[in-house]
Amino acid sequence: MSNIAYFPAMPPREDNRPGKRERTKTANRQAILDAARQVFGELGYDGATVRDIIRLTGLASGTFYNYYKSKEEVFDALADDGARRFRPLLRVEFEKATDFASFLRGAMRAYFDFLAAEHETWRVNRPAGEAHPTVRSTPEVTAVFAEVREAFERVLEREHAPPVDLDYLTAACIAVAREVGDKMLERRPMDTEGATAFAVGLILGGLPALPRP
Amino acid sequence: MSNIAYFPAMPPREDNRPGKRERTKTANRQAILDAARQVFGELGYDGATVRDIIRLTGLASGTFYNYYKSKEEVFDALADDGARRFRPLLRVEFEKATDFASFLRGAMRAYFDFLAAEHETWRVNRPAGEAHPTVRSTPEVTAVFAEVREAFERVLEREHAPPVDLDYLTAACIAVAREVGDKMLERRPMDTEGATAFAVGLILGGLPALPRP
DNA sequence: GGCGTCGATGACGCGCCGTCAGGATTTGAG
DNA sequence: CTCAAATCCTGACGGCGCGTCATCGACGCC
Repeated sequence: MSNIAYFPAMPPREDNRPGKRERTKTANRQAILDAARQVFGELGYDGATVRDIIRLTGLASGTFYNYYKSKEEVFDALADDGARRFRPLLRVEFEKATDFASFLRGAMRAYFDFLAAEHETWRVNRPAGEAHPTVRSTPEVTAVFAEVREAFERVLEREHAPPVDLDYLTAACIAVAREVGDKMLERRPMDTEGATAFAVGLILGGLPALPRP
Repeated sequence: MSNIAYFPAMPPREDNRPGKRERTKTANRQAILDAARQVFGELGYDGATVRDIIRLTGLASGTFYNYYKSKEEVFDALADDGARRFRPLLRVEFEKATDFASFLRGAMRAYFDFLAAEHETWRVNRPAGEAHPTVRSTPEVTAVFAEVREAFERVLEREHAPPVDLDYLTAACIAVAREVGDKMLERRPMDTEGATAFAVGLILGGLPALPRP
């Protein structure tokens, strides 16, 4: 029943793990994020309630608010988490790329693969008619957008491409990635290859036809 | 102060206007929509409350629920309204169009002009950080999407263009229109012409480069 | 073992939600 | 004009989720 007999009092830690305070803190934070992911998955963003998340963690309601101020803040934390995991993948593609075409292809493929993988985790059971939780503009997400823009800028400049409206181009590429990615997720079998070919073809073909500012 | 003296009792209606019941009904419905537009504009979708809308109409809370079941339903009604007004414009462009290029150009221009015009009505004062109310998939909005798809299909077929993945193409075009439109709204002066040139250039240029299924 | 601090707890007050019984107004028939 | 039926407006009400805060238990440190 108890190992107190064998380890009288609390055995001293010899490793340098952080103290219990610190550990329960990260555990709680993680528990909340996990619960939130599940609740948002099952109930959708609008349908979800802070109380639903709290219930699933088993914590007291007050504890939740020690970590996040609101439902939005947890959701943003989840989005941030996704962006934070995607960012390095994007960076790798930038390093690998030799020109705009190869960067775009690599980035698109990376995004669609990422999306397909996340998809398993996320869409537990979306209620009918409810839109996806909109990706909000969290710091990390904004950073990814900015990074795409900067990568575009550098790579286009590097190959002495004629100037384009970078803001529009970035917006358009992200938009295409998002929507085509979305449609891709609905198809069986899921074809990241096909989606990549489509998106890359469209943008690469369109690039020379863009108006020059 | 009163014309009762001149029209003793209530003067009989000779026209065929609908009865008073019917009139207050449409008036109430309109009042709710107007109030909702303003409240969503000022507080954002998340921040808005059914009570806020009700307050602004001066009606009793119960009355609201005679017309709409929830905040979402009013919002959807507003979206539907927009879609319903945009649909004929789209149709006109379809009629006018001689080929895919001219249809796309016409439709894009129509959309950006529409957006710029609506913008005045909508964005009264968006709270910082809040995303646009996501355009949800109301029946009318869905119908517009379907209409775009069908127009694409017909016009491409008419000119014996090689086959493409229509779903992806439609999704991509709408995505580009949305995002570029969004960026356009943030610029001063607002340049619907430039936005149109960009979006049309991208898609028209990309079209021949698309993978053939 | 004793003490100061940190954070977990959950009851509480608040405001919004959606409902419903009652009442006011309109309608149509006589 | 009168009256009853139909309509639908009204606002008070129970319920619930929200965010707070006084309290207390557990951890870290000596």
